[in-house]
Amino acid sequence: MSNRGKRQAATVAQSDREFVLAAAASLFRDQGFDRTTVKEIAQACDMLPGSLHYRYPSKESLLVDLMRLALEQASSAVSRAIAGVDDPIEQLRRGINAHLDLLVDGSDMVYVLLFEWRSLRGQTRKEMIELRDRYEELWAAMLQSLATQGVIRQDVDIHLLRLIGLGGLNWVATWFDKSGPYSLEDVGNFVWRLIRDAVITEPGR
Amino acid sequence: MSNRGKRQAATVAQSDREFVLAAAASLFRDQGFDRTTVKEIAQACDMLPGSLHYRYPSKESLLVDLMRLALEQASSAVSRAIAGVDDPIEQLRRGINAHLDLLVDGSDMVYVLLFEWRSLRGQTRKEMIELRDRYEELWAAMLQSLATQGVIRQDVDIHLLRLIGLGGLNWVATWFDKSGPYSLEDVGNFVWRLIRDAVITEPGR
DNA sequence: GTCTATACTCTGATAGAC
DNA sequence: GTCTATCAGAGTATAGAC
Repeated sequence: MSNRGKRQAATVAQSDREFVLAAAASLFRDQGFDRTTVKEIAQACDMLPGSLHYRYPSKESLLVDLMRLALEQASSAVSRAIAGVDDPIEQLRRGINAHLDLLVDGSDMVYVLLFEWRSLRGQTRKEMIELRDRYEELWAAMLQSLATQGVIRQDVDIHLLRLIGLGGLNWVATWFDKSGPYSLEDVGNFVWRLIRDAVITEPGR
Repeated sequence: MSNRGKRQAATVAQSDREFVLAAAASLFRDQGFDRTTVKEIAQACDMLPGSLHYRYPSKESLLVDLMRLALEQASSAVSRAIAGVDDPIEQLRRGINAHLDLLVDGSDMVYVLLFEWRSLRGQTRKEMIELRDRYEELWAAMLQSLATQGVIRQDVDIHLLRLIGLGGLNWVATWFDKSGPYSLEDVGNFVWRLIRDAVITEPGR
């Protein structure tokens, strides 16, 4: 692990963590959490199972840490995408495309966060759902802001709009095909246009 | 198994099949396919693992059969919901609510069909995706009919509309809470209104 | 068709040397 | 921190009696 250059200790540890989690995420996305063995994860990191155990006491604890990192990735990616954009409707478009890009193309971890929550049980699952909710709050805030500015029609339930909108986007990860007829941006823009045409208070566009 | 009344042989066999699959579907929905053991499935059917094996040579083959039945359930439920309805927009509303009701409340099998495809690999997964596609064709036909009748705006890609719409609906199963602020019909009607307002050629509604 | 009993495999986790 | 070696448990599937 430490043969990937020497930086400050904390940074190396951080990059090691990300390296392990990225390898695990790729496997989890491909095979699912349950059908992926700790042996495979270790192999993908050029380690042996015993060494992996030094970092994570259990397979589940690794998944939880992975999801934590995924949330950070998603939050910062969307925040970055909308930063500095004034037009609220353009902000929405960029947010949608950022979410989609990250989920389908950018980060296996975000995919795992959204699709592998069923592998956790009890308290751990609760924690993870809280993580997911925290990410969705970012969207809730964005939509709330649009509503406050009067951009979204008053009679639209922005809570449901967020749930349904993100659902439609998340599901894209189950069917999207790079070699298919649509680009990822086609899909994102379609969703954006759908929402725009349905709830925005400017029909004369 | 056969202590549930005697009807015609074929009917009994059929009802046995459905009984076993329903029990398995409930477990799969709750725990996931991988974390459910054949022992548990057998127990839920008042059998022992060996007996279950008489019906299905492997756990995977049971899942495949389950998905096959799920497709039939979904197709016939939606067909029934829209049968005899003339107004195409009302047809859409009923179809949406039927899909939602079946997925969230009605049939564990449909849930499993939609969420447990990742448990299958290789050829089996392909077959199952074909099943899912066949169900979606029902929706494709409905939307195509709306487009042909001129109810849907010409510039709307009905292929994407179907994928995004069903995605939004499917995802509901991951967050819907019976004791939450929305009824299932609230959610279905919201999606319907969203689509109606975005793509239907009668803004003066 | 269902039961009993079991074979065989794999897995997550551990212990302890280096 | 990483390695070697290994354990205890669980899981699917099978064989064969009834």
